Amino acid sequence: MEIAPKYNPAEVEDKWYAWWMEKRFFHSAPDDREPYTIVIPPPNVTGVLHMGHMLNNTIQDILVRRARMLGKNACWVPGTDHASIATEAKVVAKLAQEGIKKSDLTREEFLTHAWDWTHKHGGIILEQLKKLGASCDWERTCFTMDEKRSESVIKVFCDLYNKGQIYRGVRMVNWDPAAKTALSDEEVYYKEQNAKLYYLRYKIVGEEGYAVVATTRPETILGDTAVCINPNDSKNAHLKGKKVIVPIANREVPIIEDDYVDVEFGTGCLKVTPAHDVNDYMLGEKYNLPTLDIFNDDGTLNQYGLQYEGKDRFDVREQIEKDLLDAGLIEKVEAYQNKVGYSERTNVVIEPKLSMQWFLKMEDMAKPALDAVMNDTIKFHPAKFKNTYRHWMENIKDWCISRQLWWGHRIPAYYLPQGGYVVADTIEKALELARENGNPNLQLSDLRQDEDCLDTWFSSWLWPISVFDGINDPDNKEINYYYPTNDLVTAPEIIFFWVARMIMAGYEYRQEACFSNVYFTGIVRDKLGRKMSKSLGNSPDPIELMEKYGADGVRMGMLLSSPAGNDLPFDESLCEQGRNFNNKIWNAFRLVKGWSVADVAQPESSKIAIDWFRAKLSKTIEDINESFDKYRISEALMDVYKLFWDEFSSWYLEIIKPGYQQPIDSKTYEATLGFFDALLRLLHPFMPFITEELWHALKERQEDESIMLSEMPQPEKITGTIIEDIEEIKEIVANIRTVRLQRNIPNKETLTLEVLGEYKKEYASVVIKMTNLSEIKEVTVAEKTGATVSFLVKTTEYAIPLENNINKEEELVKLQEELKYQEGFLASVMNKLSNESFVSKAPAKVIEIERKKQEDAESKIKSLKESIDSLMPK
RNA sequence: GGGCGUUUAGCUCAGCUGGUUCAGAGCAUCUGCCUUACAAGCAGAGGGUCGGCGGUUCGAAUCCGUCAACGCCCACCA
Repeated sequence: MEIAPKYNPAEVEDKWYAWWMEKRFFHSAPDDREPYTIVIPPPNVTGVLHMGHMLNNTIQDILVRRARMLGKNACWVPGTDHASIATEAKVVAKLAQEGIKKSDLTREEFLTHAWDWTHKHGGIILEQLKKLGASCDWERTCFTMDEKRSESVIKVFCDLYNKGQIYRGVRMVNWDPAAKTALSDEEVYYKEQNAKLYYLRYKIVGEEGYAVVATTRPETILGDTAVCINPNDSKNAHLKGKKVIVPIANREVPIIEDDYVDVEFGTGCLKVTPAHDVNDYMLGEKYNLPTLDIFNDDGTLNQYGLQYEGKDRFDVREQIEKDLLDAGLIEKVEAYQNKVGYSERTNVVIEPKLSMQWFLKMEDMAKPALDAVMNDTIKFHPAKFKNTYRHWMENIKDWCISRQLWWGHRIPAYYLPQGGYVVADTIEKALELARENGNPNLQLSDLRQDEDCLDTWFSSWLWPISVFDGINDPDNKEINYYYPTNDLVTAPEIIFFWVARMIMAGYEYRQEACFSNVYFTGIVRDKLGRKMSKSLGNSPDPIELMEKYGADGVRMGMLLSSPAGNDLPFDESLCEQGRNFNNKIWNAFRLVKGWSVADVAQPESSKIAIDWFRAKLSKTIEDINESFDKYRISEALMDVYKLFWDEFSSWYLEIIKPGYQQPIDSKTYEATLGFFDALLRLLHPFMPFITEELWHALKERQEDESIMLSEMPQPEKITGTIIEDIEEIKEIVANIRTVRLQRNIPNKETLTLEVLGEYKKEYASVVIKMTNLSEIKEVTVAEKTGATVSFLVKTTEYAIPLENNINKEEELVKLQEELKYQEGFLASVMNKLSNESFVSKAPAKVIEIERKKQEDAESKIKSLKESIDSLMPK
């Protein structure tokens, strides 16, 4: 059989994925097995695959594939998120390119465009996930705005409203005057600015003099409804109980007192504009101040702007500065640096604006959700995120769930012509409700549905339940079987938005945790430590990467340096390492499959190698299992990587490898195939494609047999000390190789090894094979050949006679250096042992160890001295 | 400004409840090799006062204090 010397992923990946799909191996249905469930963090429906998805979904796939091989009924539910803000922004931008303004469209027209867009671009990302090898149950693909999910959202809204958990309230939002919409906090970025701080004079009513306030926004004085001082501020004490006159507006406003005011800032006198500043709004609430909104939606001034009505806020700022100056009402103007919020979408300055919003009470829901994480019912990996979580949950504020958008679940609240509203999941039910509540003559057309839609997270928080239709049909077979899910893999950035809220929903609607473990991935960064982003253009295209290195190679690259929760400085060279590993596996396979098998005697060294590798394999499986238990997935990969590359390829295969064109004995061959099979199965969750390919090439398989359905190898009980013994043998081999390298002795030339002292002669055949020795001689000091290079392993001295190739002086110097080191080491051990307090206070075990060190050092020193003597000129 | 976290080899990181798994791994580097599975490779080697200082202890990378640098989250001071 001719096998290419390099692995070509392109040839095998699509083939196997198609085969897995065809055989429906990813599909799960409830049965008697233990379920293992993961719901995908739904990517934005119109998104494209980026490196963060790669990392996240690689990890999920590893967990799912492993669970499947451990005999569980593994179910990974895929889907997408309607991502109201992001998608709506994209649709608006696309329409703008076509010369269509959103404001010219009706809601229905706009939604038609949005659905078109969704159907065109939606699902691209899911197709991309298939390239990665994601073993999702595609028959279960969900969308947060599909019928069942939408129904669930509306049902939950009504339920919570009826429970009194949802209410309407006024809230200060980030208003984008260019887009004429509210923005979430996440869509606002802050920029340092060189601004001015204006000191303005407010005439005190009924007496001479002024109260001087400092402000960066003089145009907002038109909305002032109070001036506030700190009650403990002696320098402003004379203002207590007075009134002042707002310049230009010529309105009287009270002086109020609150310790919110910083005595040290400016004059210690704060103008209060409840409609245009968050903190002022709080003061307004507290002291029952009127609110005067002076702006139109586009950032120009309204009728409260008096003579400035219709002008832009920034023009007014300049004009008002002049006018105040003319009126002698500016005390001074200072240069001032502050941070100003800008819209991420339109890059205009955000205007804080009051508006009516819907809120969900958080207090009752937060309690069980906090406890679940604190008592490890839900475990966070890494656990450090428990702190962050607790801090947020303990200071949680009510959740503003309304958004001024069209793309999303429209709020099922219906306003009545005479004021008031009713909440119901359909307009018909709303009408019924309204009629019952004293409006018997209302018609459908009288009801006006709320224009806003719900925050995207208000649908995603139900995801682990809604994908199994557990909201609409809470006792169905699927939800009862698959819920609670097992693991969630997500980014720490959305711990509040999503994770915390899913936990709350889980307790609210299923009375139990929605998952047992949360694995937080890091942020994928570039080599310079910058977050990967489209705007920086520093994110490689995952599809291109997979074409270049193979999906298995990229999967491995993603994992290589990403312990849970740590950021991942991504570098293409990691994928290269992954690809190289694929190639290594490929070539090991080439070697093994290239052997001809014959009925020849099994060499002693092969017998040893098999015993040893069996033990080593078991030991490593234990390590891997332990790593997985702790969700240290990259560590598990590193374990299996080293097992394959170092232990299996460099040691095991080298020991059993027959001479050139020699056949291998069947016993060894069979054992080797068995090991290879086990290694492939261990590797499968990490590299699904190459392992399936080689697993089939390794031997005849049944028609429907797949490595993804095979059993994960489990450790056997290890007895004896063969692992440690072979470590010692490896050290001897390495030493001999070093001697060859340093003395330029070709491998073909055989050497003799002399041993002084104890050595494990049962493994001699391995040493001979690996270093091409002609013999190993046990000798006494007297018998030792004069001209040798020697080295120590443990307490035993090994010597290689090299008549001509020896420099006695050099050898002497080397030995003397070693002797010096050993004597120093012994001295430090003795020092410890002669310390009264150490001997009396340290545990017996520790003292025992020190004694052993002493013994070993003494023995080494003795043998070193003998060697030195033998080299000394007589 | 409030809270949390990090600092160990050139890079990315392991090192649990203080003591042989204690100074480790992978990559990178250096040296020698196209040795018939693999140069996308083989063999070997070098490299760290465990951020600084102080303390507790027989014993500290590990515990405590303090300083420094960096990072994250939250709030956004007129």
